[in-house]
Amino acid sequence: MTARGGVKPAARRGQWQTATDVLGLIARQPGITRAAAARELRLSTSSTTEVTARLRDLHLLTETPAPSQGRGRPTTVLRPHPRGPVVLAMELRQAGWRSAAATLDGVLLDQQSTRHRSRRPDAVLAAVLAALRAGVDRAKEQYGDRLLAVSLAVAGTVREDHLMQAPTLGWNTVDLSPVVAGSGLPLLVGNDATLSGVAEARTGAAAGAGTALHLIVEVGIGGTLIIDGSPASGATGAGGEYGHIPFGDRRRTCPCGARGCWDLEIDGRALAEHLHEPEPDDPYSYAEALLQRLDERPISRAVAKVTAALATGIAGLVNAHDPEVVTLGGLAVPLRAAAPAVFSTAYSDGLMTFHRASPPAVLDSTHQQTGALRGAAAVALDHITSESALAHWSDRFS
Amino acid sequence: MTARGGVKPAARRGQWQTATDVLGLIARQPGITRAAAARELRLSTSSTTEVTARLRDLHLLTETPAPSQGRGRPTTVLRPHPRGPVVLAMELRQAGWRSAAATLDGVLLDQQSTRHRSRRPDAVLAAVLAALRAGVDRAKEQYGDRLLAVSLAVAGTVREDHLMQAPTLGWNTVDLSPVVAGSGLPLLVGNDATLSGVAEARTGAAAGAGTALHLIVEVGIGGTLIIDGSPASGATGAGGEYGHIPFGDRRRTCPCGARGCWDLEIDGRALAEHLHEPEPDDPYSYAEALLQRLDERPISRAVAKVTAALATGIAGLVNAHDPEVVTLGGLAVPLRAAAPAVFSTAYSDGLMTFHRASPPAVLDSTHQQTGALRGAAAVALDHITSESALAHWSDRFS
DNA sequence: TCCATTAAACTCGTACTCCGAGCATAAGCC
DNA sequence: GGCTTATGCTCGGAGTACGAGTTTAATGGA
Repeated sequence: MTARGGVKPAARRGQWQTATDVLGLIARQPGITRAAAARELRLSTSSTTEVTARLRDLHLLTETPAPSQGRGRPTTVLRPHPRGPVVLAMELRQAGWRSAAATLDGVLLDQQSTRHRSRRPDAVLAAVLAALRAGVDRAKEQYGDRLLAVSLAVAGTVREDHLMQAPTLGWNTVDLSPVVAGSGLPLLVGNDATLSGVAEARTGAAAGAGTALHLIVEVGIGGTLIIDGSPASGATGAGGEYGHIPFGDRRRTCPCGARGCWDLEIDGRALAEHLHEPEPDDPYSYAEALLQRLDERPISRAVAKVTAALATGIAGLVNAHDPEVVTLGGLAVPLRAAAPAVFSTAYSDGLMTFHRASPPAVLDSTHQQTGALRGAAAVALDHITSESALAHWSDRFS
Repeated sequence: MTARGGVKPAARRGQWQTATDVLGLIARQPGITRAAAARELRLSTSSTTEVTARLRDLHLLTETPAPSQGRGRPTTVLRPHPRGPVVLAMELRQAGWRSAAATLDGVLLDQQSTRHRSRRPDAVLAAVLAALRAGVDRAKEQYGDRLLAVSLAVAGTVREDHLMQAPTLGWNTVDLSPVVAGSGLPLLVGNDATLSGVAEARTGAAAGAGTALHLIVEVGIGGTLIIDGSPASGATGAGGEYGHIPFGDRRRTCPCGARGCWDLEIDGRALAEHLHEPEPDDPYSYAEALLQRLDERPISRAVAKVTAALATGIAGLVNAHDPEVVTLGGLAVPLRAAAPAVFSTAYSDGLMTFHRASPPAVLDSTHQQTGALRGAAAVALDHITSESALAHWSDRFS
């Protein structure tokens, strides 16, 4: 190595570019063959030989014989190396938390899932953070120095490493960095809707789309605009709060502080209002329960109203962003399924006329529950396969 | 050169990366010195020597002595080469069209401006396209093979190389590619609001912002979300039609085909409605005229209502995208100036509470009328300084 | 069974770019 | 006129990708 003394290697430009490209391709298309990867990246066979040899020597890849596909010398499948790097993806939700390790191909290992004791997660947040930290410690024990990053998906508004909490308008911030305290690992934090959108864009229903819009209804509506596989997360990471644009009735104030939020028209709270019932404690399960009782007219009418509001808003966002495809997650899927005609009419009516000839497809998410975890893993893998991170990893072998 | 016979050189990866970076820097910071550019790009002095020599030899840059700044060997200012490449930026508006050539530093040369004879541009569109094409021919004559690309900013919805026209709901498409027919030049087409946003993000009020939101009010409202200097133009280039999201009254149908469009609440048409006047022929000049008569109470009240609708919508978009800064163009500037208190109150009230502590600054555009032209030039310069385009240019010297 | 065909991998020499180290240069400052 | 300072230039070397040519491991037909 050229680095001497305390001088850092300064990451020569473009040094690990091709390696990064190959590893990124493996995360997006697990099980891709070496020959197919070379075609995709337009690498010459000599470059392919060179880069795979290097990645093999660095314990990043292994090659296993690929099933033969006709004549010609058989190629190999590129797989993560058994002693290669690993990331830890975690997800913090209202109902509990989950975690999984992931290898360079994005495959989730050792999935674990725990429920909170309390329904009010803010009440037990300190305990949950401690539990997450214990999860990090376990993973560190299991994988040792193969573990290179921790990625956390949070159900809530996120700014940098902080969760923005609004216990009725205080908006205090909760620092999430204690999750990795002492481990020496980098922590990546993202909103769960944003990260599930990343998963859809990388390996799900929006795979291959240059611009994709992902929307997920749980309590309120969240989502993200994804451009070339990266979410538009804004200046502080709080981008994608589509629930808080004023698509709704201006007379109503949202807990977020703004008025007329779309949020208030979409979820269980909106259903309750249409049904003249009190605001539910847990709007998500409340809505889930109602969606089992669609044979009752008042319920199906309320669901239709909410579905129409959802579709109209989606159409507005399609006008604004012109995505190639829209993906739906959470309650948006059963809502649409409950009133497909209402949805498609409202969607079409909300589009600018020229979009109507070939409107962007609205697809159900393929990942659903695992989306946020997969997206968190994807972001962490991006992080550890960046050029500078690979240069750092390679120092171990010098 | 390694290319032999008809085989193309296949643009070796990373080959022109640093050259592209240097030229991009010169477009963003015209007049930057060689030493400052090297610092910015973290290039070693040897690399700097090498890359500047190469760019000089290829007629891309010249160096002129920089004014001395204290001790030390004086450096040079990097300037476009007098025989270097040039792009043609054009702008097609309701009122007329404009054009200018631009060198690698983005400086506009030979600005020309022509007014349409008719107020209804669709009536004379064929003639206008012919005039634009004549402009291309003139530029080609003047600059010869230095002219490498034509970039067209269009006041209207754009999909790929087509202008979407809605003469009362037909939405026929007008192919703009005849503008470069026969010239052999690539044509880049973009919406004017999008391109003026690019200009703000590159060299204007949003310079340096990672995520910026640009909004411009003329007839209706247009804009764009800009991430790292690139506009989120969507799948077909029609992204940024913020005027057609349903922030407004659902009972009103917009000429675009959707309902409740924000467009209808912002521009001269909205002012006319508040004043119980008939819909103006030319909402832009109508609004301009009213903004000169703010001492009349009904007018100032109408302006305040429109300003509030503008600010509320902006706040919603800030919630959604979390930009670092918002820039305003067109009538949005005098609208805000006419009722600054109304604007800031509505803006703040529309934000999610946690944004209110330090809301994104809302700034007037620095480029205003020249924004679209500058943005068009910037996009064209990106195109001709891409790695493959530089490889192609360098073939001239082999 | 053997051999032509095919697709892919490997080897070798080369081109390109960037870098570090060392040296040279042109200004200001005393 | 020398010292200081910031910058530019030269040189040798490293790293990566490529083209051309060769080798390899499969299929499929005679």
